Amino acid sequence: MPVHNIEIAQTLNKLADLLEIEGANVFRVRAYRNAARLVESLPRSVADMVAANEDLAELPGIGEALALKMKEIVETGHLQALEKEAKHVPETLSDLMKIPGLGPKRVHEIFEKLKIADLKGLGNAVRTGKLRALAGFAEKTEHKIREYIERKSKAGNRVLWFTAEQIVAPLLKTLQGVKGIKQVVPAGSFRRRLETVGDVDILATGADSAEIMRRFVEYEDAVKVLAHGQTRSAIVLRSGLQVDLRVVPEESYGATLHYFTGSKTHNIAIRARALQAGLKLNEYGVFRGEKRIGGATEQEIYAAVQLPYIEPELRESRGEIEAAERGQLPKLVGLADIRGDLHAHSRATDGQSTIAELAATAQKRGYEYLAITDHSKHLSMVHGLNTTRLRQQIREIDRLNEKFHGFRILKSTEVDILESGELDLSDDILRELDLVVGAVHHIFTLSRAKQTERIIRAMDNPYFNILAHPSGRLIGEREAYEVDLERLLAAARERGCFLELNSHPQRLDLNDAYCRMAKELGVKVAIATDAHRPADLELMRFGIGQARRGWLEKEDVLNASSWRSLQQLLKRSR
DNA sequence: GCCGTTTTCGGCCCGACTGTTTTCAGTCG
Repeated sequence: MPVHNIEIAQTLNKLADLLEIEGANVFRVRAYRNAARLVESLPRSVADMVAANEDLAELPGIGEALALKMKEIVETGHLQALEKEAKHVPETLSDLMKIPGLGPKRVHEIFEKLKIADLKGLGNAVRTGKLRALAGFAEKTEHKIREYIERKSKAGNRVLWFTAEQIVAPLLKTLQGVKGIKQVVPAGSFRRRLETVGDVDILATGADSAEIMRRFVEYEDAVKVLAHGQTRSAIVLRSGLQVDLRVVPEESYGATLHYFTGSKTHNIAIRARALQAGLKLNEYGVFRGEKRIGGATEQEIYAAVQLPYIEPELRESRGEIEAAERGQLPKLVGLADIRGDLHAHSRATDGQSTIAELAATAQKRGYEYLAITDHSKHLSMVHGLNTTRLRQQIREIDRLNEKFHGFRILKSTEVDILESGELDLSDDILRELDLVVGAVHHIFTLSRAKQTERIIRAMDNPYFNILAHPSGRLIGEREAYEVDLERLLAAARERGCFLELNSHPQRLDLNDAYCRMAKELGVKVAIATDAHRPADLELMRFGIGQARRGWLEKEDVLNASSWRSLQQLLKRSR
């Protein structure tokens, strides 16, 4: 089974962690991390590239040494350099590095002084007060560690939807290759596009169920077979993700798909409706008495209970059945509705490509516009733009725009919202831009009231248009900062501002509930990728998935507007 | 580790914040 890009990235990151804990050259460590990031966001599979005999060293930031290591991971599933390193410092130390506030130095200290190498041991050390005895460790650090461990245990083994997709895609492809197979489709929370997925249910129909099952349990990526039957089998993949496969007769396909897509509460409500209509609904079909009256498609299920088809993303028992009864189901936004991207970084700050490259890719996607939103000067670590450099960029964009036809690069910024709520750039320069995106990048720890005030103050600036990644969360890693999003939405409506739905799979910020609140309040949402390289423009589909869970329609999405109407919407004082 | 119109050595992003301290190391982005 080909090794997934994400596994290569994890291996390289782990090696970087261990080297860093050992105090290796920081630039060497950075080279590994850069490589990991590159691999993670690569649109192609490294395994495919190796199979095609392509030279990995031609990738930016990859030299001979890293190319060899990546090839080794692809071909053997292991990395000797990592195993060698693990002899000096235990691999599990890399888990400790993920705790906010713990870096290589402190993890090293914990290992050296307390001989602790994993999360469990660290948790014990916190409880018994051993950690506190170490110089440089006190109350706050303890608290952070406790919080992290608690969150971890609650989250269980869930992986990002994005990660699940990468892991499951080749399995689906394998199954599609089985002779006589008709349909193969993932159900469950994966189909409903939840942000994270605990396990994956796959549904298949086909002539030879035994053969489908055989291929499934013999899948190269499976490390464990939990069950192997005619209709149901279950395996655990190398990544730890559990996958269930059900093979059903074609006449039951719709009923089973509906049943296994869930959510549970949605299913219960639909079954109750069936009961009221004198029908019985189960995973095999819809029945009146003994007679099957439907179940081959999901449409038949909904038709049997006199409802229009309800999209999987809506099936959460959040009013979708009532809306369906009233004929008021949203016509969910799709990727094809998107006319442009409103958040992207160029090489001028922390992006990796030129404005022209980003723009060319955006145009190829069929977009009408792309906003270049490089960071502002306060983010000095990424060489944020000051007025002079932003003005140069404005001129560069003006020149570039002359070369594009039917496409427009928008002059913009992702300006830092300072602690006071003031923006990091003066009105004099903001005035010259097509739109202004604002974001909080530091001081996450203000009280809820103060953080909310800070952002509303930023929106008071007449040039402010879009609040980027409004909650600041990183799924599974960093909680959202304390902020009253409902008040922010109300403030945005009053001022003619908008909120972003950041499409990065680890952000998906706004979440579905606030997307829906935005819609109800009449605040349009900008679904944007925060691209740092042309390939990142593809991340749009993850934002679309989240938007659909938030009931958003084309009309609710700022960048589903043509440039002409977008221009009107962005007019506050310009 | 990578990279190169300063090209095979010697740079490589670095300032702000946090939590711990009594002046700063470590972490973050």
